Amino acid sequence: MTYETTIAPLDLDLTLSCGQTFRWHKEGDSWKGILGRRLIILRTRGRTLEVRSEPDDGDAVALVREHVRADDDIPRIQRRLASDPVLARGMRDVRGLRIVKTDEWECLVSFVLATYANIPRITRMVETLCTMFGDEVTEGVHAFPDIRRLGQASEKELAGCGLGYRAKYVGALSSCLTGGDIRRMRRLPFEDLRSELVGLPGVGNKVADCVALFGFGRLEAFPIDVWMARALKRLYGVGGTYKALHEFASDRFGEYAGYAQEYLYYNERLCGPRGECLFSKERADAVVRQD
DNA sequence: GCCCAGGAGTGTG
DNA sequence: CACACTCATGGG
Repeated sequence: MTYETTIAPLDLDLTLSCGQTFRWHKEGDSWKGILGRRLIILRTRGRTLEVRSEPDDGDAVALVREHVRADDDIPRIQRRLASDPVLARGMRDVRGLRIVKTDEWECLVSFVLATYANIPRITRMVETLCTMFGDEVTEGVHAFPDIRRLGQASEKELAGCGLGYRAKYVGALSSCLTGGDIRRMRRLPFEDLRSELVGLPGVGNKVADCVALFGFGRLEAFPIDVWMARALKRLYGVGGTYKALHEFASDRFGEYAGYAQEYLYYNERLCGPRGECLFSKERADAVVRQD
């Protein structure tokens, strides 16, 4: 059964391949990923989004709409961010890039694994965890293991997944958190959520902001990794500590800082560290520096 | 072989 | 609070 829905603007390539989430891959013109306990297959045909699910599930469309934040008012968000002259130049080219809403636990573990690793390796580590510990939802496809299941894994088993020094963090997280903790954290104000996340093993400022943004859906979060730090220096001439850069971004981008971050991150991955394009390659010579 | 990765923890000044 | 060092490892 193929279900249809409309989410606009939406660019699956931009949204699912830029390091927000690590379990989607493209096969031909379709994107395959796992949401909850379903294999989801997506394909864009004109303005309609085709959704298939294995096993077949009438709620698949709802899962997908939540995952790509279908209710976000992109024109409104872009109008707000267009008050920044740097972003304003090319935002039209990334209208279809949406912030993703992922499962909080999967997001937390994924970004703890993401510390000091590149995206291909993160993808591999996450996939290994799922294969080793996650329930099979359809042939050859495994769900992300829940807290309880991962908590049953021994240190040796985790270390055997090629996680390196991150294995002990995953083990510690699995044993110090419960599903109840996650549900409680959903209701916390942003700063409280952030400080509680920072207190978790393997979670510093950057991971906390990623989990707040992609897991808990807090659009005011602004994660700063090495790419973002480079982008902020290159495009705005600002540097310094995480705290200083974070304050700069919060003042400048406000309640939609997360979208600003994703636009800038995408641009940096595409064009940096020496490139200048903002945002399509054709505009490589059109950047206005702000210093 | 070399460089770097969507960093965090710990110790020190 | 700000820096220096360490942590394991694979992908490009």
